[in-house]
Amino acid sequence: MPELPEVETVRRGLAPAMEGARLARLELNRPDLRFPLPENFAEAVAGRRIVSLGRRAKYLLIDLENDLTVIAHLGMSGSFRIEDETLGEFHHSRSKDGKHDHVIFHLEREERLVKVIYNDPRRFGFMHLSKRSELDLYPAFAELGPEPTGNALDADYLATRFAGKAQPLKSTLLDQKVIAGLGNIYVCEALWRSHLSPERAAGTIVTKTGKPNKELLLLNESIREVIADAIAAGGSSLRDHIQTDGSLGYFQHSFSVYDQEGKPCRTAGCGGTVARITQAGRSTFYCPSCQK
DNA sequence: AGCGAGCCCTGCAGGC
DNA sequence: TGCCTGCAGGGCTCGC
Repeated sequence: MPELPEVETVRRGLAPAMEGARLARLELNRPDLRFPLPENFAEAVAGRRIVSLGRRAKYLLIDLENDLTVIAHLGMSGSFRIEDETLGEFHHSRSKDGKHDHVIFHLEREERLVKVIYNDPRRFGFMHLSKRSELDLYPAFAELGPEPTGNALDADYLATRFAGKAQPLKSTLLDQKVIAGLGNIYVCEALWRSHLSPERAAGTIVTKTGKPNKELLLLNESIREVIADAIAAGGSSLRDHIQTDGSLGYFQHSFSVYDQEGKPCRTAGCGGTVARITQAGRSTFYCPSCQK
């Protein structure tokens, strides 16, 4: 599920339930996810009011009163769902018996009790605690690249990062230190929109003077657009994406190239066929006819 | 230093 | 029906 647009969708889905609520109790059903959960996690957060929900790259940030933030990463298979006891069981979770419900936030708002449940079959997700005032010191944030939203990302910056690089565009764009929040799907989609081969060396779209060439200008626009479009669409709709309101994910749009191996390329007039290759151990989907 | 490979873990789809 | 293999949105760590 979770690249930047999906995490942003989760944040927006959880915010109405969580912001302003009191975190009455944290229920931990195991001591670890990918990493051990924070020392005294439940004790540290219990009783605090939730000030706001934020996001950095693919990390969800739960800001609590008195300068404490829960940093949550959903890994590959993490999801949240909301159970509002006053509304009953309106959702149909895939995990019927609560299997893989690892962390449960018990919230109180006015007289209502609400549970926000973190489920993660593969346990590639993790949670850490940080003082809000020291978030920049969190190791993963220290070297994180700019967000591909708003105006934080620009082509001149990318040119400085790409210059002289022999590394393929695909793995360069997956590097969170270059751009924060892109994952396998949106890298494939952005390269397709840019008509750039995922195998092109990053350094080949920078001029001799270290400026972005036309291809890099287009790539920069494509990255920003593909992310903006995905956020607008409410995150992508993969098979097992569970909306935070508890409803099952749905399949409404498919991607242009991701998971489209063997299908006709959608570029107007191209006539090519989407191919799949492996780069750095992960699948890349692209059209060899129009991505050069 | 800058890469890619291996690995963490469970579930699911497809082939036989 | 079942067993096997391969693959999955990420990212840390370790080699070359």
